[in-house]
Amino acid sequence: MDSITISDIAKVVGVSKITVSRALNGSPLVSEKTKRKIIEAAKRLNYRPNLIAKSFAKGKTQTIGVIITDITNPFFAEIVIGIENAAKKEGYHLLLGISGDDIEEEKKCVQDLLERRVDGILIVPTHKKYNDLEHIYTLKKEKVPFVLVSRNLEEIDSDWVMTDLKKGSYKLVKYLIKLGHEKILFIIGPREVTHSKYRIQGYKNALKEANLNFNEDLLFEGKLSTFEEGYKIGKRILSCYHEDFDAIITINDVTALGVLRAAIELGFRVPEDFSLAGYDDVIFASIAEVPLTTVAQPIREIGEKSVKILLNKIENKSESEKCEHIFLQPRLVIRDSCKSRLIKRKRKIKR
Amino acid sequence: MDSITISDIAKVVGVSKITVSRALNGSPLVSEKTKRKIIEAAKRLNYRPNLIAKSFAKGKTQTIGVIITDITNPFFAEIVIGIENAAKKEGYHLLLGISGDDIEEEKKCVQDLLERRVDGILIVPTHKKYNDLEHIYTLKKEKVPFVLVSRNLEEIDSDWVMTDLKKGSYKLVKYLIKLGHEKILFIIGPREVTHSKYRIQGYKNALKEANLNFNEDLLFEGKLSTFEEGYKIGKRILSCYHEDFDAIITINDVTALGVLRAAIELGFRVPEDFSLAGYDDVIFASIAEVPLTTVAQPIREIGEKSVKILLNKIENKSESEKCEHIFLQPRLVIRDSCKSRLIKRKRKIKR
DNA sequence: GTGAAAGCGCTAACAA
DNA sequence: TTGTTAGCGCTTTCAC
Repeated sequence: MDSITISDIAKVVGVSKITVSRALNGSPLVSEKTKRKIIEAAKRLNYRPNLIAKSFAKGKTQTIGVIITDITNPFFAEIVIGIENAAKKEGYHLLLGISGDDIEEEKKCVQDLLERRVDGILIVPTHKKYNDLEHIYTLKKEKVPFVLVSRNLEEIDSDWVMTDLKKGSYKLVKYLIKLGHEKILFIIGPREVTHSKYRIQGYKNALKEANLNFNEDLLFEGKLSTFEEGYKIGKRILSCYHEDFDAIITINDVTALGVLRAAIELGFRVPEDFSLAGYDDVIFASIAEVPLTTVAQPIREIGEKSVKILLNKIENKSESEKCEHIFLQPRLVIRDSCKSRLIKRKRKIKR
Repeated sequence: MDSITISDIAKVVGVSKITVSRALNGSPLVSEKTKRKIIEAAKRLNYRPNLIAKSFAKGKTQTIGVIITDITNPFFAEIVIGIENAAKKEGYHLLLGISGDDIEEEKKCVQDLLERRVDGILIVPTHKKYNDLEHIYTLKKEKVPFVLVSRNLEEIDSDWVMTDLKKGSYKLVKYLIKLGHEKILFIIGPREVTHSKYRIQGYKNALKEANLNFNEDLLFEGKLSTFEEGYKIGKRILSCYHEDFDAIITINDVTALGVLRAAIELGFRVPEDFSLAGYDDVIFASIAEVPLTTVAQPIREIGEKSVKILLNKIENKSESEKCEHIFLQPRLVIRDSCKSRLIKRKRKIKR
């Protein structure tokens, strides 16, 4: 029942604990001969190192905490894979926290990860209207290495890695305008959040460039960015909203897919009745009932870069305080969900 | 830099460490007054318990390890959510391992989780042709509590929670037969694996019941069960395979979605050219280019049940050795990807 | 190249 | 109700 420790090995081989420790950790301070004997004995006794004890003794866990909003979104699932791969390569484990895009949950996650003494934290911040950022301030103050992933924060200078959302939205909207759209409805997240702001900026920039007016009423704030939320908002817009619009773009693909589902259920045809576009280029975007035009993010790269920066901070704490801000490049992916409106037709609301 | 410990609090309040420990853990052995003082001091000093130290001292981590095959598959993402929720309710954390359906990776995950001293393990076993099961034997031998999730193993008696796959496949195939299909191609996983075997049994049972012959050639073994694998196999089948068939069913939805993509790219129409069905009822199945007929699994329930059984084993180790085998019920979900062949038509291969 | 002693932060067991 | 002592399994420091 009780498991084998280095003491047991030490006894068997006839050396001290520390020699066993050194041998098992590949220290050069042990003769080849004793090292061989120790390793052999460890194998024979079925020794299994106790990482808890090790972490405790060293004050380091070789673990990075990762807080994402929603593992059910393939975008974040991919992010996790990217992070995991990059971390594993450097000998780090992951501890995963899921905030559900809820700031209180996020705080709990941070608290939890700190209690579990992770060496650093990667976090997709959920920063809502009535939020506070005390947990992030805590991280800064206590010099816990952390990097924001795929979103950033205005209030706090910190390292982050994300795609250039402004540019992504700009490209997409520009494309839609080229197709002849003028009234582009935008389902975003909370207005106060940078990842909404950037998108809105890109959206506005594209409008302005085309001498089109920006209409506040075309902006819809979703609380979450899930399929279900997209579905709900889609239903609402398509059945109750009576302003005219000829395209809907969304904060991400799963939301767009939710809108698509709502549209289909209500008997709308995409892109005939209106164009629809997402963001992320999640795998299921391509096989949707109407393959989705979207903006691709370099997902793996986001994960890898974040890990690189984080580990750099973890491993040379002394270094410069300067924060890294990485914008990766988005790419417009054109599929079937947007259609030219150059031959103007009036959208027909049925029901 | 150095963090606050219970010793610091003890000093400040003027009590012993153990009293602090007791107060912070809500022990009734501390007077309300000192408890209040201690808690107040802890807050003031910004005390953050060190869970590593605690785990080390107690020999218990309050953590369960979860090994799944692929977090990118929404089915497993949901499983994880279900497990996480159930575990959290009981005060347990998760440590996630991803095997990629590779037996060597799975072994590494187990080894890793054991080294990190999880209190128990939930595992979606990947048991391939040339596999060995020594890591599972190890768990049994060392009496590490573990439960198999959504799959089981013939070779080893252990606890498991899964849906009745035989029944699921049976229902689906029966439905297809009712639609007039006779040549149903089946993309499964490795033949030796129980979760393939069960499905094949269900498939055969339905055929037999309808006095239809079972044709070995209609069975295709996929190495993985991913979208990409489905796409690859789909391409191969649809472009090179010249036996006749009128339906394709698959081991899960993402594979089916991969086949669907291949079909569309090659210019086939589903369900006009052939019927297609998946398994799992993943959210994206419903919004696929052709909404997928599939078999729903009670995903959350699988997660919850698994956790319940595992925690039961963790918390009363002494109890009976008898293993629990839970079959949950599948449900046929009919959508658009399957079509009646009662008016017989010949499949047309274009290319 | 090897080892002895001490300590990481906490809790269990026993004592008062 | 509170405290003392010892120890969890490992590494660090310093000495040999």
